[in-house]
Formats: sequence, structure tokens, C-alpha cells
Amino acid sequence: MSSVSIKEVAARAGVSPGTVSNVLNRPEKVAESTRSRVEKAIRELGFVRHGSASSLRAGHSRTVGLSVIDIGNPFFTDVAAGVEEVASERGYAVILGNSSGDRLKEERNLLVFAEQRVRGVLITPAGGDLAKLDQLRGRGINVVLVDHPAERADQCSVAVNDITGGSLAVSHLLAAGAGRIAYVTGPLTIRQCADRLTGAERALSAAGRDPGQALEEVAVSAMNARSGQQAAEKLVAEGRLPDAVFCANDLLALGVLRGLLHAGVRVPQDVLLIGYDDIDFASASAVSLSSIRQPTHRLGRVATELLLDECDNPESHAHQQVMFQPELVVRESTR
Amino acid sequence: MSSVSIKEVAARAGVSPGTVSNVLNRPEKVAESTRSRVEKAIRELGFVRHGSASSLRAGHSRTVGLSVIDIGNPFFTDVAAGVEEVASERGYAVILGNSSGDRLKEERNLLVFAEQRVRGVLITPAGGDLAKLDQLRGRGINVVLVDHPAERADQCSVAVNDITGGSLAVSHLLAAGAGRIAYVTGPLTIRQCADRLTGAERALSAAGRDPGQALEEVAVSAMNARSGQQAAEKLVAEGRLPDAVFCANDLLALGVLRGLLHAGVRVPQDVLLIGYDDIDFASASAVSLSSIRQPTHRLGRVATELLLDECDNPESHAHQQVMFQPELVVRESTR
DNA sequence: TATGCTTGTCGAAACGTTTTAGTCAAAAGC
DNA sequence: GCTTTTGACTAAAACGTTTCGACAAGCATA
Repeated sequence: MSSVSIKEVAARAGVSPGTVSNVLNRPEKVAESTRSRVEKAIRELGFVRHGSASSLRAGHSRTVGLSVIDIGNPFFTDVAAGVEEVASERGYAVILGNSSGDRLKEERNLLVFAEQRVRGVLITPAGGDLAKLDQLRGRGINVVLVDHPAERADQCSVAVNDITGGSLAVSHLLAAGAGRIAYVTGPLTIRQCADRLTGAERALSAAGRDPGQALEEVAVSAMNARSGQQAAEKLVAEGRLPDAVFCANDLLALGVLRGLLHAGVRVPQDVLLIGYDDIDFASASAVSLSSIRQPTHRLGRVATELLLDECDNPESHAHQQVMFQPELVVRESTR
Repeated sequence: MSSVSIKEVAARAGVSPGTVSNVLNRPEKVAESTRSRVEKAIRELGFVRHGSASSLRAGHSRTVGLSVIDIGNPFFTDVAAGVEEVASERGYAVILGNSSGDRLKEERNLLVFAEQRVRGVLITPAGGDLAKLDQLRGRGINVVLVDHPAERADQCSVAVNDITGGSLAVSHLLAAGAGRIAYVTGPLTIRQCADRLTGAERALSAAGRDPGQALEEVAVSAMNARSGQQAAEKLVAEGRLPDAVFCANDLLALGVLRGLLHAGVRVPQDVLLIGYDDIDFASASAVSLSSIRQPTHRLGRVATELLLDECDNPESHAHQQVMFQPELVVRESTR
């Protein structure tokens, strides 16, 4: 109800509102004695700065927008946790938007961000829409792409090399003795799925195999456990079991694992299995799952650091396209 | 950079700023012809309302704060998704805070919310601190407790009956023929863990068993898969395997499952196993997991609807303490 | 024709900060 | 001892909305 303003603080401390503002924003500019007097008044009155008024006058807020494709996916959740961490450390608030992969919803999120006059936006784009983002930049809102390498040099982005990831997985399977490999994946229109396939093919070529021969693609529509199980059941039913299965995603891999075990196929004795993402549950499954680990948390952290650096040091800021390297995690399913 | 203000829109449409504001907020109050003229100007100039200015003058923002204990936990993630959904439908932005179970961090989140002058706060409290929340209410910020039943009638809350949940789980185990049951749980200082235990004991009593005899508590410090596995290993090593294991959490249950299978104990033939939360991964494990399902998504949705109702209709709003009922999901691990 | 009522628009005063220019005394420089 | 510099503070003008009282025009009623 009654919110204390800077004026009341000023009155109680016997100074002008401007001085209170200085105590808040440039404490070194005000004399020790008055500063402590003002701070005392602030405490006694329970004053908290009015963010809207502050950002209206100052011209910029202390918030960033985060738009992710699917907040239910542990991958994005970890990213979000990293973002929240850094933002909170630096006194920024995070406005969350979930696009659910829907372009329209994403656009609505961006509008909300624009209305809130966020300082910057972190986004895992749902589609390849550079236009809307440039529009935001035109409004003075910085944008950092997350899990999506920028194609232009005038923007920041943070991603993980999915081609390397695909190579790592398949090289490992080959080293473990696999001849024929199945790649269980979501739609290849998803960049991540396509890149991991490319990596897989490169690993095969490098090992002197013909990707067309050694690799079978099994595409499913949804990247969840159920689809994975169905894919496994299909492979079993058609009697064309490969030596190893590489899944574009741990959820798919968990489903495949389940499907195989149910059909009496032993993992890793009969079929090797490796997933992607290294979600927490990967190590908790009955046969613990080998996987490709991505530095999700760091992804979020670095993206936010980049963004806030761009906001706070617009002059000295150099745009960066950060590309992390994924890491192979070997567990029972390929041993 | 250059943001278009309401004045420029007014100038282009040949009306006063006040009229533009009316078009934005009470379109029915302005004549058809002028309205469309103004809307045209808005489109042409790419105007978007300045949220800070708006909430400064109007006295309230269009944002809500959401403070959760652990954004990495699928339970809270689902809740958050529900919150985001409703908020976004109603044109509200969600400011996310992750307390990590830390009281201090939670307090910092609340401060940020207060600075942003959020319309209301949704919170899964990290501790039993009513004080801070009453302080927020004193500032005119509405508060809804999430997954925590309010003890007073003057506030809204949304929760799931954990006592019923505990009963459901244990009744099911008893019906399936279990005699001795182990309850693997996190610290009993966590309300949810304690309530589920109470429910378990009630189910035993109702079945004419002595809870002291039939139920063994195995408390671990962290509620994750690793702790669960350790608990299972301990039970096996000490040679005191129960007929059934009830876990306070699916992550624990997945760990227990793994520990048992590794020791050659068959589930469900040798030991029955049931978890809690019914996270997605529960159905994807090697032996699919029976569990207690909570309406997480609805929890988030209803909490947000309650909050926004309280914000928009302060007069007619009646405080509610909503208590959802959990649901038994039977899968392989108890069949 | 005067009166009241309705409808649509305007002008101006807020809202709570930040910031700029300016005041005034005390310290420093010559 | 005079000017200049510094340091600490103040006063007032913004920032972009919303809202409220005023008012003009149109129209029905008396």
C-alpha cells in the first residue's frame, strides 16, 4: 500500500532527494557522515527503490529476458539455472518466457520483453528468424543467441559443437567394436540433430567406413522416451539389430534402452548404446548410460556474462561467438 | 536507441497523448474513427508501450515474481511451466528466482521482486518464514504459497495432500502383499517428507499393522539418485531386505532400483518399489516405476490464476487454500 | 430557446527516480 | 590576501505514461 519514496527518506535524513539517490548509486560521492545518516533512514523506513521510476529516468532497466524452447527439458533448465545465477549475482532480474517451439509464442515473449524495456535478451531461437531480433537490437536491446551459433559477426552467441559431439559418440562406438550403427534422431530439420549426424558420418569416414553402409538413420517425430522405445521395438521386430545405437538425445536413449531390454536384448553385451546431453537421469538408469556431456550450466552463465558485458561496456565490448566442446562420458552401456 | 513515445504517436494521429493512452487501455471509450487512426499511427511508428512509465504512473506493474526452491527439479519445472502459461495468457511477465533452498538467496529474490514492484509473488518457501511474506503483503504485493498449505485463512495457497499420497503408496504396497516396508526419505524436517511418512503410518494402522514394526525409515541427506542407490546398497549389505520400498521421491526410487538390480535383487519379484512425483523418467526406467502423481502443471496454473484474481479483483477475491489430491500410478515395479 | 445529458477529446498534473547545473563554503595555490 | 580549485550538497528539470477535471459539441427534453 504505502510505499516509502526517496523524498521521505531525504526528509528524515535532513538531506535532498538527490543526495539519497547518490547514496544509492554513487556512495563514494557522498560524505561518510551524511551517508550513514541516509542509510539509517533507509533502514528505519524500510525504503526500497522503485525499479520502474529508476529505469524510466535512467533509460535502462536491470532486467534481462530469457526465451527458451522448452522449459521442461533438463537441458534448457540447466541453462536457465546458469542464467539466473549470473543475473542474480549482478543484481539483474530474469524475465522468463517459454516459447514451446512456437514462433508466435516466441514473438509474444519478445514483445513483452520490449515493453519491459529489458536490458538484453537471451534466446534459443525457435526458428531461423533473424529479423525480429534485429528489430530488437534496433530498439537498443542487446541479444545473445544461446545454443545457436551466430552466422554473423556482429552478434554474440554461445553454442556447443554438435558435429564434434556426433563424432565423439560414433568414434567411441567404433573403438568399442561396432560395425553397423543406428542413429535414432528427431527431425533432421532441427539443427542439433542434423549436426550430430554430420559428425557421426565424419567419424565413420575418418575410420575408413562408408557412412552410407555403416550408418542407418531412424528418424522419429518427438524426442522423448516413448519415441525411443518405439524405435527400438521396430528395430527388433524387423530383425535388423545394429551393433550399436547412437541417440540424438538421452530421452530417446532411455526409451531405446527400455525397448531393447524388454525384447531380451542385452546392453552392452548385444548392443552398445550411447545418448546425448548427459542429463542427470542418464547415470541413474538400470544400465547407466554413456552420453555426450554438454556444459549446459556454463552455457547459461557465459551467455549471460556476455550479455551483461555488452550492456555495461558497450564501447569496449567485442562480439564473440563462443563454441564449447562436448565431452564423452563412458558408462556401462558401452563397456 | 530511439524509442517512440506516446507523444509522437499522438502527433502523427493528430490527437492528444491522453487519447492514445485511452486507445491503449480503454479502447471502448474512444470513437471508432479516431481509434483506427491512432492504431494506424502505432503500427506505422512501431510504438511499444514503455512498461516502466506505465507502471510508475498506474501504480502497478504487469509482472509476477516466481521463487522456487530448485529449478533443476522436474517437479518445480512443471510448476513453473504452468505459471508461465497462465501469466503469458493474461499478458503478465514472469520474473524467475531460484532460491536453491537458501534462505538468504530467497530473501534477495524477494527484494528484487519488491524493487520491480511486481503485482504478486508465487513462492515455494525455502523455510517457515511467514514474516518476510507479510512484509511483502504490507507493501501491497499479493502472495500465493505454492506446494505449501497456508496455515492462516487470510492468504491463498496451493498444495497437494502429501499425507494422502503416503497412504496411497503404502496401501498399494500392502495390497500387493508387502509385510515389511522401508521408507527411503530425505530429512524429515522437510514438510513433504514428514507428511508422506505420516500418511504411510496411517495406512499401516488402518490395515491393522503396527507402524513401529512394519515400517523402517531410511533417511538420507540428499534426495537424488545417488543417495537412493547408497540406501539400497546398505539395505542389501545388512541383509535386512524389506518386502517393499517406498521412496519420498522418484529420483531416490531410481537410485534404489539401480542398487537393487545391481545386487541381483529382482523388482518386483523380490522387492516391490514405488516412488513419488511421477516424473517423466519414472516410466522410462528399465523396470518402469510405480509412483504417486501430483498435478504439478495444474498446481502452477491454479496458483497463478488465484494470484491474478486477487490482483485484479481485490474486493471480490476470496482467499482459498486449495489442496489437490495425488494419484496412484501403477507400473511394473509393483506388479 | 433554454436546459440538461452524453459522448469524445484535451490539457495538465502527477508517479519516483536520476541527472545536470549550480550554490556555497572550505582548502589550496600563487 | 587574493583567486582558484575542490568537495558536498541542493534545486529543478526531465523520463513516458495515466488519470482527472474541464469543455465542446451534439442531441433529446422541456
